[in-house]
Amino acid sequence: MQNRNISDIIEHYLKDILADSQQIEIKRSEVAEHFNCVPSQINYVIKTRFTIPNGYIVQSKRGGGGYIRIAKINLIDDTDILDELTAYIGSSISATRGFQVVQSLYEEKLLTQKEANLILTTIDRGTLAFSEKKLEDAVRARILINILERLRCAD
Amino acid sequence: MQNRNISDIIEHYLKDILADSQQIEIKRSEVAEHFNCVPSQINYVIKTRFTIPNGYIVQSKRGGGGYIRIAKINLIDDTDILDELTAYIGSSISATRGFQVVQSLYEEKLLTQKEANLILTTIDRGTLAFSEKKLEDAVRARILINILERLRCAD
DNA sequence: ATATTGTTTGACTAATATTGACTTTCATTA
DNA sequence: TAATGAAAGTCAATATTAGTCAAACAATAT
Repeated sequence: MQNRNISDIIEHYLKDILADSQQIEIKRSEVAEHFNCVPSQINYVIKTRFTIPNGYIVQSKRGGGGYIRIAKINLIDDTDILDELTAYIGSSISATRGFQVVQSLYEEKLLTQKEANLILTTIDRGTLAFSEKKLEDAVRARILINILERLRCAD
Repeated sequence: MQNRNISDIIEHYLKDILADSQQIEIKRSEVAEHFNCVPSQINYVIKTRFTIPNGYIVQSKRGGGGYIRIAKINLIDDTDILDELTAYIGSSISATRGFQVVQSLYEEKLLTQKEANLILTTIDRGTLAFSEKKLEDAVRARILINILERLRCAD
């Protein structure tokens, strides 16, 4: 899988560093400079690729000596991540974000690959196939919420 | 066997490449350009010739650096059960009958207990939670049909 | 011949990425 | 304390892809 745009490249750059450490602190302007892009591109990358369902928490500070800190979520037990994800989903969730939720469950080893793929199939746009996006997102949310509930009990 | 039309030609072009590699990534516009056709023709070729029953899975991304990825999958040997169940489900199925379908899959060892339970969760009445039973049964059917299709892929 | 099925085309839609002007926050200095 | 400057944040405009759908057209089957 190649990098095809700046956002992907920056994403991988940051995740490479995070592979070795629990968290990193960056200066937005420096990273932007390094990749020859506008600073707000860094915000875009973070907003789309370092979300809670992706397993990251981001904090930042403005002003002199400002920074952006990206930390991997390291949950003590599975209940926490299930709570986090349940809150994140709410009563409606898009296909893209739903995908991230399932991926997160896979990365946390709460689902095998096959289980993840099967669930992804059930919340796929083509599967649900509603004309109303509102309805589609609501059903997707209900399915995922109930899956999370199911995962709370062993087997 | 001759190539009679552009769709066949594009199909063979892609499958030739796939003979050497497990997956390919294309830019829709480039392939369209190469064969001097409209971009949506590529969608047509993919939709009609690179389906899961045909042994392919397709993913794509829009926007800058977008792509279409086609990957070969290994199909399971015996698809009779899947065919039968697909026919049985049709375009609408009740919760009770849906349960039976999933149970069959478990008994045929196409699903583990946990996988079966997860799927049962997604087609549960409480999960889908529609006021219209018609709609509920239709969505349940779509979910199960797509699950069956997914199960043709051994991974 | 006609009906059915498959193909081609293009206008419209949707998703994702990029950019930059403007805003907000915070530390430091006058 | 007020003013200044140095960060990061927000948001909307624009650009760059791919997807959808239905009408027109072509091929095949009845």
